[in-house]
Amino acid sequence: MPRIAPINACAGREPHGARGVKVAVPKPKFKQTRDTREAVLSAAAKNFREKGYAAVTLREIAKTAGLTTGSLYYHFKSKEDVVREVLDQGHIFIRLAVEKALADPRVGTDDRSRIRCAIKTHMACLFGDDSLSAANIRIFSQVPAQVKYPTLASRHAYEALWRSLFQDAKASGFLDPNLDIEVMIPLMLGAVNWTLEWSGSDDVSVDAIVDHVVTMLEA
Amino acid sequence: MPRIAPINACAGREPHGARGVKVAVPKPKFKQTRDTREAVLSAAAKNFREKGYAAVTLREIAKTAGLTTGSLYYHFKSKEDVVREVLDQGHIFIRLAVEKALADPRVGTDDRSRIRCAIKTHMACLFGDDSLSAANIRIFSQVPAQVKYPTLASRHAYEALWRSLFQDAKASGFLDPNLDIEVMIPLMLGAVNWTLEWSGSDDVSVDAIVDHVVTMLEA
DNA sequence: CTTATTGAAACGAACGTAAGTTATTTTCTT
DNA sequence: AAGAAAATAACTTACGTTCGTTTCAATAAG
Repeated sequence: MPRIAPINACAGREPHGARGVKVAVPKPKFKQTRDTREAVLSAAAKNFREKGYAAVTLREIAKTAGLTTGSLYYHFKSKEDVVREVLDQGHIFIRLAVEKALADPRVGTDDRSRIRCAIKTHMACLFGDDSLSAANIRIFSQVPAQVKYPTLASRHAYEALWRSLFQDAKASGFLDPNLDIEVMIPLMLGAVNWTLEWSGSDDVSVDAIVDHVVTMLEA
Repeated sequence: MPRIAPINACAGREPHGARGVKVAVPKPKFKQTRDTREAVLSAAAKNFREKGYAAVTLREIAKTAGLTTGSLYYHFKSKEDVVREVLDQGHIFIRLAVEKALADPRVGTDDRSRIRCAIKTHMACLFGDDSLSAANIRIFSQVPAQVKYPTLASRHAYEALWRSLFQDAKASGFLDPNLDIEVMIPLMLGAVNWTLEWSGSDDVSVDAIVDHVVTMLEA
């Protein structure tokens, strides 16, 4: 697993639900239906990212989030309901992160810089403190069909973002004009996403990975 | 999911347990302990490949293989025992396939041809009739630690094979000498392995994928 | 008091697993 | 060569556990 990049890579970003530890100093009860919900989602994402979908029990999620299974059912009506929201939030988060990063004026206007920025931001989401994005990438294919279907729209929007990037890069000659964008994009994203499966080898930094991917893309 | 390549890609290969369909026209009972074992492994691999590890039940495996759960326990002593053998066979199979393909005299001696052959054979295993290799790649990270540990030796042997290929290619200038082989190999294999997660888009052939990967690797 | 939130307990279903039984094949004895 | 004995292969049934889920009483806030 690669070292976690110093977040704020490329264009500044803070993790989605940047809530602190929930040690409860006095007893900040109530009016926290929002916080509890997010704590559950974060706990679920953390577990899903590590173990996959089916292997994670609601008892584990509840325990990680600091409540009991019964309480969890006050906020969500089923396990499917939990994973549905993890999937939604995770993918929307990563797409918005990349869009925002690309919109940052500090990013160069050349295709190499823009693609590098997008890849780096994508990876920063995967290895950031929040597990939502990583969980989405990791468990998408393990999830019941009725859960993954509604999220396809968001995925298509994300693919469109990359398609636009790659089309520009192809026009400018940064990418080999003989190669098919519809093949290159999933291959490239696959290479990046598969880093989630790397084990051991902590000595490869996210930056090094990004560099290698960009160089390999370059014509 | 890419189209299944016309098997026998690169160097000839037949799927591991090439047993026919088990429709049972008369009633071919008994006399098949070896066949049953392999049928169970094949059924397990098929299910694991599609659904992951934890989501597959022994009842499903037994049903796919055409026997009952109790009978399954005559051949294997636990679910872990089943997945252990799927993992073992799957990975050994893919490594031997690539080694054999590279040893074929019809493969060119230049680094481009050899790397292309290795990638194509790897992918042919992933999308071949037998699911053992695909299951291995897909569920490795979902499996209990005590199962995945003993298989690491085989994985290292496979990595060594690729390291050797890439070192030669780097020496001859086919690969960019500035890039780190220890990063490129997992990235490349990740890109290839992730094709298992592709859904829809049947219109991309394995050959096209191999071509794109090779071209991207080329300096 | 009312509403929102939690925790304890328990439900039925499905899980991995095991034991015991039946059916087929092989081996051994004569 | 025939038939009994042993071994093999598969099925039936069910145990104990754990899962997702539900119920409901207890507690805290407005």
